Amino acid sequence: MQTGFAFSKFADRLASIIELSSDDLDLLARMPTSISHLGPRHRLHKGDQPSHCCLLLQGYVCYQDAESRDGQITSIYVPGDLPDLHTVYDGRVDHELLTLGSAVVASVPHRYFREISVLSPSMSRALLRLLLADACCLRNWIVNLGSRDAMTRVAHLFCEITTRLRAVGLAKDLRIPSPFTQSDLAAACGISAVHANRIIQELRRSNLLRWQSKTITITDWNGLVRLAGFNPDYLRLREYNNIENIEQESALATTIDRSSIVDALLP
Amino acid sequence: MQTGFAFSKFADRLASIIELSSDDLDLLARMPTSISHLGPRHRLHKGDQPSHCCLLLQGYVCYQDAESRDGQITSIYVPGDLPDLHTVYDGRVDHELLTLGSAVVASVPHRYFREISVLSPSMSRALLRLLLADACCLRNWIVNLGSRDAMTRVAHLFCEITTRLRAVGLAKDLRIPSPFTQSDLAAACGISAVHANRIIQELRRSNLLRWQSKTITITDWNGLVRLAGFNPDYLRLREYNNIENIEQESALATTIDRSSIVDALLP
DNA sequence: CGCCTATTTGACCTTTCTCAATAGATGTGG
DNA sequence: CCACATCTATTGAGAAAGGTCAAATAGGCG
Repeated sequence: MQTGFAFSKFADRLASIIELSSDDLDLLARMPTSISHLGPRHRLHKGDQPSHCCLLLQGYVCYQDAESRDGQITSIYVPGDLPDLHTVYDGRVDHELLTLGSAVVASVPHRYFREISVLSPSMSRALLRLLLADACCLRNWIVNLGSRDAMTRVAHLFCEITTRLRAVGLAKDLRIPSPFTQSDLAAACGISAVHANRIIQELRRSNLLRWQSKTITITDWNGLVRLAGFNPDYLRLREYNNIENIEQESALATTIDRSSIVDALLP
Repeated sequence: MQTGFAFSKFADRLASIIELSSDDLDLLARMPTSISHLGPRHRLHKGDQPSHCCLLLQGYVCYQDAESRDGQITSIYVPGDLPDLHTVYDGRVDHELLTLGSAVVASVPHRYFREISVLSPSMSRALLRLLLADACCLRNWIVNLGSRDAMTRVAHLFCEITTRLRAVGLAKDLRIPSPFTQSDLAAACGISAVHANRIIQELRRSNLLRWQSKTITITDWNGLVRLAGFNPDYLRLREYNNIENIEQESALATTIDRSSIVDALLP
């Protein structure tokens, strides 16, 4: 599992939901890939029957519904994700897959996934699990849009992205790259861009996070989790051990906040 | 494909998304089932590792998130659907599956689905398609909640349910059984029950539908489709031929309304 | 008939949207 | 390196959609 190879991030992702054997890793290492560096808002799947999947290596991509008002974003993917795995089994695509900020993706032929499914029952299961985990995220996002207010929606999205990044070894210090515009955020959360702006300001004022120079720094993880009512079970990760107790490694104002909370709880 | 057998509605559903061979039908006919008649708000999956799937034969079931405020409903299923097929591959369940109104379901052992997947590649593909179609619905529901207002959300839900019922041979006359309470509708659409009530009144006033004695009668299908911006592609149905031109078979006030619209368009 | 639940209504309040203007950033060609 | 064009973020004010609470009404059912 060396870094630097396309399959490696994917292996991390698979390993985050199921156990991989060394045979599985061997299969993954033989993945044929063609790497592209893409600019912001680059549209993958130029409208036709796809014959390849997009494996995200760096950055973010999202599905966006072009039809809807303000282009609702239905899901956001992080490195290691294979957003369009479903196209291997169902050629139809009704939403646009596009980059948020610049991204690095590997193009992997459908054929490869068909072959490893035949060669290895455990890989076949793993791919299915990937599809199912995706569906769980969608279901959870419905809950988010349907039952939370703007503030908690945004907080929940940040919790989700952070957790998913950490599951593939990124954002260890609770700093996540954020090439998102506030309009992107708004499109994901089903709110207006102006309102998104105001929400972010409030999250900042509450000392939950910072967002500057294309980086979001979560300065109070526990606070954010509590605000969002975030429970990562739906991500289907094998281990995330105590989401509430992720070390707040960065030495920020938060430390003070948290100790004062603890103080408040003492007799 | 006689009616009266549990597998029959399921065969209809599968046939609505892929072509079935007679071998496939034979396999389906051997489905081991145990039928139950359930009352309203009956909770399936009593909390444990499920070993059986729930095949819906009559009525409606839904997934509802118990955690969220007002219990967000994330999907609604119609006869022929197999809402928890995913539990065959991933034991975890984080939402409650419950009946909306009374329903008839068949319990089918997971084992059966594993066996037919091994015996028939085409059945294996069919089940996968079912899972993927479900995901498409979820994605579309995100668009609905995220980008439409209350009125169009409700209209869209009615369009979806009607279309899915018609795909398995029901609601031919645009009358759909509606054991839903207005609170159920509200929970599905992410709005308050009071607002749901007002929306329904407005749909009635607009002569788009009637809702009385547990039956919804769509009196202006084209109007409803237009209002909702409903495009059934995401349902992945093989044939629904001209959604805009479904015959308005019932002789209702609508006919007058529509002709008056046409009149209004004449010079 | 009476109870229980679901629907309906009204009044008032909160959240969020829209529009419009300003300020800041980023990037490009000269 | 500057001036301009463009995109993004921020702010304010007023409007609309939807929420909440509470009471009244209507159905369904034992």
